[in-house]
Amino acid sequence: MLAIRIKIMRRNLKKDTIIEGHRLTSQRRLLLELLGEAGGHVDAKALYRRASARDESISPATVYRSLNLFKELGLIEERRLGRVRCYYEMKQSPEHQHMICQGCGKILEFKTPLVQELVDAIQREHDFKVTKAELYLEGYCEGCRGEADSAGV
Amino acid sequence: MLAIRIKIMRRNLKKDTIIEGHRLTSQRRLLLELLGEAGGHVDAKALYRRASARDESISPATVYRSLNLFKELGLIEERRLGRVRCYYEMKQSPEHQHMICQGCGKILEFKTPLVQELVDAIQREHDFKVTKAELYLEGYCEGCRGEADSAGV
DNA sequence: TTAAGTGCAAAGGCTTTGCAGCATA
DNA sequence: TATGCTGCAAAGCCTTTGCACTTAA
Repeated sequence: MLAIRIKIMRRNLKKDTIIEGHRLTSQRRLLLELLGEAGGHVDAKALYRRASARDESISPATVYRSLNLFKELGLIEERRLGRVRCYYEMKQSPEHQHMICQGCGKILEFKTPLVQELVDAIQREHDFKVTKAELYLEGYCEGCRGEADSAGV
Repeated sequence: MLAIRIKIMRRNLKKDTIIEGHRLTSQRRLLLELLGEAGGHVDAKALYRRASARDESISPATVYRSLNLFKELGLIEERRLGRVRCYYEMKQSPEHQHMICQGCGKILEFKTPLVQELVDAIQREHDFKVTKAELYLEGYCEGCRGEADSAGV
């Protein structure tokens, strides 16, 4: 393809603060903003699409590189839910777990002290120091239960 | 590449039993055997390597197709542990969970009635019918704890 | 000036698919 | 014979990497 490519390098970095020694570029700020808005459960692809909507010139490479950086810095959490995809979410509410509805694909969050209890028990029983606990439930939500029952799943 | 390709089609199927309407070929039998021997925690790549060791001619496509078939038939369980990889294991011990040591990468299995308790509680509290519960812990095992402590993780 | 960050394109993995040939029922 | 299964090769995704250029410190 021999097309004339016009590169628009726009980086209106108003206050170019720094994240722990790394530069906060406009792309990174945008991505963090989107991650915040999304409130969790965005995968890299979706994030790239949303970012493109606001900044045409952003590239997938930047999205992936940024996600890896944010992970390293502990700003976001990488979750592997359901099928193959990775989801990312801002680290804010540290103690919630996930349920996925097999009917509608909805992701529900919930909290329960039982997970901590469970972790404590495991640590006592096995000599294992737990640094991360993830509980993942699959099933059918209120709306989809009828479906599942009638389908005989 | 213009090479003369010699295909060795060997299918010494002694008793060619059938799995729910599907043929039990030598390849499938080999894969099931390997899955059984592995006792869980094999990914497709590892399975392919091991299968190749016993049957040079087996192809990755067959491994993937077989894994999908076994999944459909409910013979194996697909698990997404730690990073990106999928692990497969025979369905035998239905109620165990996984811990991964961040130090040595070892995968530990454990059982606890607390998971069931937790599922029951969730089902009561939220109107959600749980069909699958997976608990995934990360941390450091006995041997790697010192490491982690001194590294200040 | 130097190091970091970016976009682009290409390369890398892993997985799926199309196809023709073989095998089992 | 008809259907299913296989190997091979190619294609498809998603993700990473190399490169040259830009930007901020």
